[in-house]
Order: sequence, then C-alpha cells, then structure tokens
Amino acid sequence: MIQHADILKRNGLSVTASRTKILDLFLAAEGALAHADIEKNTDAAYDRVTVYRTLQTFVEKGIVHQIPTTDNSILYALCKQDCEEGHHHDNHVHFVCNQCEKTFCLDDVIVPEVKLPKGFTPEEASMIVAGVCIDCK
Amino acid sequence: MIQHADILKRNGLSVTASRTKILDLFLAAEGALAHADIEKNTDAAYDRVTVYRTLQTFVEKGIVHQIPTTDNSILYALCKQDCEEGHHHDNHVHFVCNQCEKTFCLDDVIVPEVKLPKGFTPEEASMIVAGVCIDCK
DNA sequence: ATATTTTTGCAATAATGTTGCAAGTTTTAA
DNA sequence: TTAAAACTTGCAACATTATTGCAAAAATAT
Repeated sequence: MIQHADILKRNGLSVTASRTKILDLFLAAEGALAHADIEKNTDAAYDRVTVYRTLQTFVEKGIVHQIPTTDNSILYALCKQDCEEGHHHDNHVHFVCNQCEKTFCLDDVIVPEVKLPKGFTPEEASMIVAGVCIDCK
Repeated sequence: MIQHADILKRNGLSVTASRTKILDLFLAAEGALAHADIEKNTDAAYDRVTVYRTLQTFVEKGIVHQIPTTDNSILYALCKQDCEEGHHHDNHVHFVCNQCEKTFCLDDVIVPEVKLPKGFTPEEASMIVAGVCIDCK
C-alpha cells in the first residue's frame, strides 16, 4: 500500500482511491490490461470516465505504456524501465498468446534494430510476437 | 478495372461495386487505410456496415492485412506477398510517420527473428517503427 | 432467362470514448 | 490543525465506432 502511494507521489500525482486501486491491479496482473479488464476487476466501482482519465494520466507520467494491437483495443502494461514524464523507454518485445489471449511484456527481450530504406528516419520501434505462451504450452 | 475484378474472382468473391471501389482505394493508396478513411474517400456511398464487412472479408481472403496501432484504430494495407485464405505472410516492417501520420508497408524490410524466453513459442511477429518518413524529411 | 446464392442496406442495439461542470478530495501552507 | 488552493471525481450528455438480424437487391450459376 505504501509502495503504491510512493509511485504516485514520485510522479507528482495525488494519492486517490481509484489511482491506488488501478495501480494495484497492474502490479498484480500477469499480463497487460485493457480498459475493460479494469472495469471488470473493480466491479465498476469507479466511473468509466475516471478509468479513462487515470490510464491517460499513467501513460503521460510514464507509469504504464500502451501496447499496439490489431483488435481495436488499447492494452496497457506497467513500465519497468526508467520511464519518465513524456519519455518512454519501453524497448522490449510484447508477446500475445494465441490460446489464452493474454499479452505479456518480455522485459528482457530488446527490440532489434532494422535497416530502413533511404529517407526513413527511425525514432521508436515496437515489436509484437504472437504464439503460445509459457502457461499454455 | 478488369484487374480489380480478377483479384476478387481469384479469391472466390463476387464482384460488386463496393468491393471494387474499396479495392481501388487500396491500390491507389500510398499508405495504409483505416475504416474512417474509406468512408471519407467514398463519400459514404456505401453503408458503414458494408465497409466493415468488406474489410473483414478482405482480411479473411488475404487481400489486405491489419496493422497494429496504439490509438484504437485498425489500419489495413494491401498484401503484396503470397497471402492466401487464412494464411498471411506479411512479415514486413511497418512505418508510422510522426509528422504526416501516414503508415507505410516497408515490403523489403523483413521482421527480424528474436530469441524468446524458454516456454514461449513464436508463430508470427510484427514490427512497427515510428519516425519521419521519406515525404516529410 | 431464371433459380440459387451471395451481398447490401436498414434498423436496432451495443460498446467505446470524450467534454464540461459542479461537488468532493487531496494537498499545501499558514 | 485547519482553511484555502489545487486537483480529481462522477454525472450527464453526447459522439464515435462496431455488431447483428433480416428483407430487398444484386451477382453468379444453370
């Protein structure tokens, strides 16, 4: 509990019930969470608007990062690296399990560099691998 | 025009006005298209449901592929490779321009393999690089 | 040319996301 | 410790995006 508040304070955020609870969910989660997961796991105790705003704030502060998907949902996962306000450094690979549908951060697998065609300048890169996860194999 | 019909027929699809027009848009497009782009470019001549269903059909037939994003929109782009029904082989890198916001398929840049932790089995991989594109540099 | 199959558009509904504002909470600082 | 200031929440209203069933229309096959 004290730990949660610290994370919030360190990022200049007031410590509120919803933020503490949502942060709690992320710390306990095995994989990434979508907005819908959070609503479900809190029994809709918080207004959906609050959840949207909390997630947005967490992204801005570098507490969580977004994971690209092909299914019109945004996934969020805790930043384990040295992310700061406005500066994400989540250069790890994400893994989507085709069986259980969970998404994991592979924090130790770094996104490799690629050589781009002339004229294209890279700034960030992300990589998603789909397959069978360690729990479903 | 004949060419478009051929692509449809080859995939066992009836040739209809909406499918021909939407395929047309993809063939003419420089980058990837979202559902909204298609509605805009057709002056909403086709019902939005038709557009949804057409895109879904094209994905299933391997005519277009989806590109993951972090902004709750699904992007679609023509498959240039040997994609067949239910079997996509779009192993190229996608590039999102931070300035013009366009998304490109870099057909010649192959997604590199990465070594996954024990227990994770890869099946497909996708990679998105963001930066400045050739038109905006 | 017509029967069969497929696709489309409408209507209804659901899910998802956004904004302004008043009321409530948290923090600051005396 | 408490009052003022700053920030956060929830409500209401609204906007956008997506899905389903079904009858009418169009495309294909015979």
